[in-house]
Parts: sequence; structure tokens; C-alpha cells
Amino acid sequence: MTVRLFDSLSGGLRDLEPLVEGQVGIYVCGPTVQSSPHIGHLRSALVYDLWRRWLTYRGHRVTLVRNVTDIDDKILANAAKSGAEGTSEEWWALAYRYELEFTAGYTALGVLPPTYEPRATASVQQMIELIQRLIQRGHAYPAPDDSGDVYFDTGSWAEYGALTRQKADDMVAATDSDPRAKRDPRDFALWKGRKPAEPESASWGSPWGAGRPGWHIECSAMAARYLGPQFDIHGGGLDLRFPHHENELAQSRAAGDAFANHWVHNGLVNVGGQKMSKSLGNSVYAADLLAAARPIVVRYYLGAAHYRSVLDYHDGALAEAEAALDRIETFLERAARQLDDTAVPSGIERVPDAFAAALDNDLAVPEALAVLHETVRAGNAALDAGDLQVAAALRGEVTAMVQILGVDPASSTWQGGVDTAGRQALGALVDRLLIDRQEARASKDFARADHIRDELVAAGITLEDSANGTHWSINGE
RNA sequence: GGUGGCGUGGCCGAGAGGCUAGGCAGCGGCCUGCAAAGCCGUCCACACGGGUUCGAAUCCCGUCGCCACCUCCA
Repeated sequence: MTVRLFDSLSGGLRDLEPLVEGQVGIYVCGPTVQSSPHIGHLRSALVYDLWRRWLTYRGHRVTLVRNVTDIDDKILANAAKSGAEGTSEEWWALAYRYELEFTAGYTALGVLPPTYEPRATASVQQMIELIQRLIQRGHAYPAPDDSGDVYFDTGSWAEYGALTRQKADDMVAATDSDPRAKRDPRDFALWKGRKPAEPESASWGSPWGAGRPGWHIECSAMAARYLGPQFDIHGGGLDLRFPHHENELAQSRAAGDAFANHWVHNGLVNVGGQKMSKSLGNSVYAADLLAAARPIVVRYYLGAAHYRSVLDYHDGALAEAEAALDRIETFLERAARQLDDTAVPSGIERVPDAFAAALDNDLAVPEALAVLHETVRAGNAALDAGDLQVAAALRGEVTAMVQILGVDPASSTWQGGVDTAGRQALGALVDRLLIDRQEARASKDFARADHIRDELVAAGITLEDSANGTHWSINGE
């Protein structure tokens, strides 16, 4: 079965045809570490985590590269601001501080670490070489003033605009960008000469004098460095399509690299129907989300919509995700309790064909989730009917599916912070109360039995009676 | 001005010419001492107006509304 994905460059679904059979190279634009991670950053990382897990399940050896852009205008500006506010922080310290926040957010959601996570500042030499090639080929020029800037010459590259299907002449000229010494307003900086006010630590020697890379060149250089001049998939947020990816494509191709075979863009996250932006003050940060719900719930929520759709974050969204996930968790717990002695054919669990077909089709997670929930329902029915062989098989399928989606409640990812001693003490107390309640029920003193249950419920503990005894659980676990 | 997308039941959210996902909430039932959990049933929607077709939420034309991008952005 071939995996199909939507390719932004050709504008349609295409079969994934890896350059090397059995291997897939993916480059994803990671964050510019200039402020704290928000919900959109998490979604983006999660989307490529899901792609990677699925392609891996399909037998490909996936090399996932997600960069960290740790030098740019905003990082310098934010660091300078900290200096002005008396909380002086070096730009590189600020960048690393935020990088750690991103890593913590990714880790909390169970996003697997990329194969490589290169920082832009560690590939400046590769960027300089790429710029030199562009100048040699006549697609870039050093500014005629003494700024030390180097620009990409968009006029020299007929394909400019291919990714976003725009004609150069139709583009609205930027009103807020400094024209500097550009030949054309659409030209963009490959290299920025150092300005006197900028810290020396933020500049590197180059044939054009001390300076630092422009915004787009780092991705072209690092993609080629880690995946080669041609690779399978380039991903990133939809907002990066223009100018960032358009410029990457232009500069890499103009330099002679074939670059990405497929371009994948994930949809953005809106908040309450509105675009999230700093000026609106409606940003939802990773820390907000992780404080509002269990990490596994956040992951389920962010991953449940199709990756290319707009995801609207609104009040109650996490509660809806929690309810859906609870169903799956409850089934797995029930199954674990009832199937202790029922051998499950071990080894690699298989997912239902419909689940696989859904994910093969441009990672249709919502359709896959429908299969997952159907399987849960059938599994519950089998447990109710006492058909343990069938229930065990269905549990195996459910387990395989939640593992691929990264929402396996049993995964060690979600086990942090378990207080074993406290848990044991609580268990002893609850068990004591359950004995009292059982005695009351046996003597038909239901008022007393219900009183005990009410007290436990008030403490956040739910009881479930069954033929095998009473099961208790802490709400939200 | 250019480019792209969206409008689905009370809510979230798929699908893409006939077999009309899934979750949540609601309602009825089964189970239960009562619950909880679970199961069964029910609620059968596709912005609007035309057209094509035996048949349209799906294709075509038009209209309305909303959104994103056009050199800060995941």
C-alpha cells in the first residue's frame, strides 16, 4: 500500500515515492526560539511526529530533521530589550532558554525527538558556501552600498512564486520592509552585514564582511547538509509557505539543488475563531494548555483534526477530547481487568485495514479515529458478552492504534509523577471503605452504602460495581 | 489587486455522485438495590439559488458569508 500525501507545490495528492526505497527524509521547519512555545508550535511538531510514526509503521526508515533557528532579528531585539529593562540577557542565552521550553513542550506531548535537531548557528559555514554558489550562478548579489548585505535576485529566477502560485508582478510590495540597496523590493536578504549596534557575538566572518545569515538561508543549508541536495518531504506551518518556503525553494533550486520532492503544510490554530496573534493578546501558550488538561488529552485534542484543517481552540475543546479519550482508556482498563488470563497473540500488533487505509490517505486521522472508536465499541460489546477471545483480539488492535497515534495510556510517556507510597496509602483507605460499603450492601443498608460512595465521589473517586467486585479510580487518571 | 481555503445535525469533526463516519450532549431501553461503566435503539445534517443526472452534501454555474497568505509567524 502506498502512502499518499497532499503536495503543496503541485497542489494535489501524490503518492510518496521515496528517493531511496525504504527510506524517507523529512525536513521540518522548527521554531525561531525568540519567545515561549504556543499551541500552534505544538500542533506543528505533533503533525510531523504523526507522519513520522505512520511512515515508520509502514516500513520506512525515517530521518526527521527539525531545525532550531537560534539567530534572527527578533532574538536580537528581545535580548536588547532585556538589556534596556535591566535584566540583561545575552541573545544566545535567551535563545537557549526558549529552546528548552520548546523541548519541554514537545516532550510533554510525547513528540519523539527528531533524528537530528540542528541549530542555525552551527551551520553558518554551509550557508556562506550556499550564498557563494548563488552569487557565482548569478542569482545573488552583494549590496552595492557598504552594508555588507547580500540579496537573492528574484528577477533572475523565473520560477520565483512557484510554490504559492503567485506571479511576481501581482505581489503587493511590502510597505514595511526596508528597501535598503535591493534591486527589486521582492529580493530578500541572504546575508545581513553587521550593524554597529548589534553585538559582536552575533556576527560571523564572511567574504562580504562580518554579519549574520538572513532568515531563509538556514533551512536551505541545513536541509542539504543533513538530507542531501534532494530529499523526500519538506514540512512546516501553512504560514511559512510564503515567504519562507518560497524563498527556500528559490534559493536552493537556483543554487542547483533539486531540494524537496514533496511539500507538506499543516493548518494553523485559531483561538475562538480568530487568528492567534500577539497584538490581539489571544495567544494560548503550551504552558496554558498543559495546565488545563493532562498531556495525553492535549495530544489527543491537537492530533484529532486533520492535519491540514484549521483547528479552532475554544472553551470546552479539551473537555471534548478528554471525553473521547476516556472511552478508549476505560475500555483498555476494563479489558486489562477481565483479560488477565486470556493470552493475546503477542508480537507486533496489527491495526485494522480500515485504519491503515485512512492513514495512508494523506494521514486521515479523523477517519482513523472513527475506526478506533468502532473497535472500542466492539471490544466493550465482546467483554459484555463474555467473549474473551474476541475481546482480547480487539484489545490488541486498539493498543496498536493508540500506539501509532501516540495516545497509549499505558505508555511510559504519561506515567510521570506517580506517588507510589501515597498511592498505596490511598488504596488501603479506599479498600477499607469499600469493605464497609460491601457489608452495608449485603445487609441491604443502601443508605449507608450510598453515603460511603458519595463521600468517595466527593473526594474525586469513582466507583464501578461489577460481578467481579468494585473497581475504583481517581477522576482524570 | 493577486493566491489559496472554508461554510455539514444542539456542539466538535470526517467524507466527496447511490451503501448516507466517529466523538460529545439529548431522548428511549437493557444491565444495576440505586448509581457508574458498558451495550442497543433514537435524533438521519451538508450556506443559498439554479443546472447536469435515474439519483447531488458530493459535479457545473451563480450568489451570500467567513478566513488565511501576499517579505514578523508553527
